[in-house]
Amino acid sequence: MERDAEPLASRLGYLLKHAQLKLNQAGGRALAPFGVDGHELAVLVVLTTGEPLSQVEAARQLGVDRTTMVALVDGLEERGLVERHRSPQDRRRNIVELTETGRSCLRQAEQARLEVERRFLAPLGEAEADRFVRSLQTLLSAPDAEE
Amino acid sequence: MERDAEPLASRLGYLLKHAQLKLNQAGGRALAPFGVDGHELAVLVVLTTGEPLSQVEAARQLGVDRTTMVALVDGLEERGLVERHRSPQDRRRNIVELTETGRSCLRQAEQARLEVERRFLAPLGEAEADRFVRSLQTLLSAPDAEE
DNA sequence: TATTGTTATACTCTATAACTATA
DNA sequence: TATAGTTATAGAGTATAACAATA
Repeated sequence: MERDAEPLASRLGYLLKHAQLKLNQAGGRALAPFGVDGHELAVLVVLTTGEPLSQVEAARQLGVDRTTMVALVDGLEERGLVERHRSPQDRRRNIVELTETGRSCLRQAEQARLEVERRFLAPLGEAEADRFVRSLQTLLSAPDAEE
Repeated sequence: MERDAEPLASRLGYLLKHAQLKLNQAGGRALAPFGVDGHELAVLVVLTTGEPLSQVEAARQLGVDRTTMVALVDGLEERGLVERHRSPQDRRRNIVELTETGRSCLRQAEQARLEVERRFLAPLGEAEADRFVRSLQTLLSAPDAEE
């Protein structure tokens, strides 16, 4: 699917969409050997930072619905990367924890992701790449414009 | 759907995805009065820059499939924004052209889009916003990394 | 044979509604 | 009553395959 697209190169929506597409394609190729995609890798990350999390808590951190989290955890559990444990304190909650396989996968896949990002940003040079990432963080932390 | 997401703020994929989401939401609100969304507006734009285009040509410029373009043009035609004309030179091709209504819609919606982008980038300040957009263009024009 | 537009179909991603169990 | 997990379902959005008309 070729693109040609001169009149679109100045449109922010187009630029963001295709930047994301390009990064996702590179990320997909790089993560494939580890059997996870970027979304699943993000799940593993939030599960290992801080307190053990239930499915709803992990879902909230990732900004997805809890029903979406069910399918995500299903997939990760089938591949032996995570395990569900009923919380003894509140038997409604499923605490999701990484297995040793999951931790090993996380370490390797995270390294691959870092390398993909580094290569993706390489055309900017180091200083400009830093500035670019900080700009994205600034844009996301700004409150939504109303009116 | 709340987000919490400290450990994700350093991930480029997360940042790009949510920047795009945020811009799309603002864009959706701003374009709603004109009865088009960002994708349809992009179609109108490519149809009015340069030569009159057939459906495949417009599709190629936007990076979508020609079957996707059928549905897009269907919607725009139903609302009286574009018209299909069989090309006399090559009767397989549908030349798609804007109606007067379509041109008026395009003018107004493009102004709204510019305003949305300006407001979205405002937290960066003018110089940094320019740099940010140029960085995106640089990233997209770079060849895909292989290996 | 190849291309354009079209339709039917399928696939991915995600959300909503309703159910069960627990609190 | 409210919450966590689950299931079934539905809705975007987009692609693939097959077909008719045309080149």
